[in-house]
Amino acid sequence: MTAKNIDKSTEEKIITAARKVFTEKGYAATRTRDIAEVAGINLALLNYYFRSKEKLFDLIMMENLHQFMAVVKEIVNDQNTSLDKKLESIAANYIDLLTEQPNLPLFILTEMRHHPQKLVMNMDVKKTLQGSALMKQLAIAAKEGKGVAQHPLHLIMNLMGMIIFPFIASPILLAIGDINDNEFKQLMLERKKLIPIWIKAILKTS
Amino acid sequence: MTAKNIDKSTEEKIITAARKVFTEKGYAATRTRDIAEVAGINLALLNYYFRSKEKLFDLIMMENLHQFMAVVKEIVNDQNTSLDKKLESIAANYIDLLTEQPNLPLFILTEMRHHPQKLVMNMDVKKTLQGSALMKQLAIAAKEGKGVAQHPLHLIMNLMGMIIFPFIASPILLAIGDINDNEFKQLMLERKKLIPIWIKAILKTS
DNA sequence: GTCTATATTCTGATAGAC
DNA sequence: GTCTATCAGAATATAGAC
Repeated sequence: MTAKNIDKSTEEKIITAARKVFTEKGYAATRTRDIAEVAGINLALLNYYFRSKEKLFDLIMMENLHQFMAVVKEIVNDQNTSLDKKLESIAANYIDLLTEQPNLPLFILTEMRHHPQKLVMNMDVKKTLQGSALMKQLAIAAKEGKGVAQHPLHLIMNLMGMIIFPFIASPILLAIGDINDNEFKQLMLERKKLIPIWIKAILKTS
Repeated sequence: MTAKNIDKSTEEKIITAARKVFTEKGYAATRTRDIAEVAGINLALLNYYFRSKEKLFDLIMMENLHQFMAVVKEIVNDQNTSLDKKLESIAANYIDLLTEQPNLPLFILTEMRHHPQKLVMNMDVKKTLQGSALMKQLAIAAKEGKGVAQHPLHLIMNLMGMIIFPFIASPILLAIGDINDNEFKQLMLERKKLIPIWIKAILKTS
C-alpha cells in the first residue's frame, strides 16, 4: 500500500491499482493478484467489488479510451481557432498527457487489436472527427498547397505518428540516442513546438 | 492444418504456427495449445521439439527482431547512396515489409517493453545506427537547413513514426477514414513516395 | 467489508503406449 | 516421432468465518 492509498476508499484503491497494472502490462499479462497486492488489499475483495477480472478491465479500458479521446474532442470542433492553433493544441496536450502516462498508447493499440469487440471507440473517434472543423480546415490547407491534395488520412497519420510513436518506442530511442529519461522528456518538450511547424511544412508540399 | 503445412517438417510446422500466433497475440495471451492446433499437431509434440513455451517464444522473438532490423541494416551503412536514396529505400522497404507483416511492430514494441531482459536488440540497433553513413548524412542535412539544427533523434522519430504508426493504428484509421483494407494498402503505397519528400521538407525547417 | 481457506478452471509440461 | 492421458502449478473466483 503506497502513500497514495491513504484516504482512499477500498474501491478507489482497487481502481487505482488496476489502472496502473493493466495499463502497464495489458490484460493477458496481468494477474488479479498483482492488482490486489498493489492496492494493498486481499484478492477476495477485488472480486467482491468488481465480480471479475474482465469487468474491472472493461472499466479501465473505458477510462483510458476516454482520457485519450478527451484531448482531441475539445479541440477538434472549435470553430473559433485557426488550423495552426489546433495543431499546436493537439501536439501540446497529447505530449503533456503522454509524458504523464507513457503507457497509454501501447495499451490502447494493443488491447484494441486483441479485443475488437470492446471497440466502442471506433464510432466515437469517427463521430468526433468526421465533418469536424479540423477536417474542413485540413482540406482547405491541402488545397492551398502546391498541387495535388493528399488524402486527409495522411495528415492524421503524420500528426499522430509524430506525437505518439516516440512514446511507444521510447526504450529503443533511449538506447539509440544514448539519452536518459530527462533528456527524452526535453526532446518531447521541443516537439510540442516543432511538430506543428513540421506539419505545416508537409502541407505545403502537397 | 492449412495447405501451407503440406511438405513441411513437423518442426517447421510448429515454427510457422508459433510465428503466427505469438506475433498476433503476444507472449502472455498465447497458449501453447493454440500453436499446436494451428500447426495441426499435438501439444505434446511442441514440448518434444522445443522443451518450453518460452524457448519457442525466444526463437520467434529473435526471428522477428532480425527481420525488422534487416531492412535498415543493409541501407544505413551504404557509403555510395545519397541521403535521398536512403530515405526512399527505408520507407519503401519498411512499408513493403509491414504490408506483409502488419503485426510486427506492435509485437516488437510490446514484448520489448514487457521483457527488457530479452533485449539483445538495443545494442544491435545502437551499433547499426551510431556513426553510420545515414547519421552523418542527416547531421549534414540538418546543418544545411535554415538555422538551428535539431537533435538527430527527431528525424528518426519522424521517419519511423510516419512509416510504422499507420500499421500500428490501422484499425482506428480504417474507421476514421471509412476505408477498407485495400484502400489502406493503397495509401501505404502512396506513402512510399511521400514520406521521403515530407522528411526533406522537415529537414529544411530546421 | 475484509479476511482465510478452498473450489474450479486453465495451462504448461510430462509419462508412457504405440 | 507422434499420440492419449494425466500431472502439477497457476490463476480466477467463491464460501464462509469474523
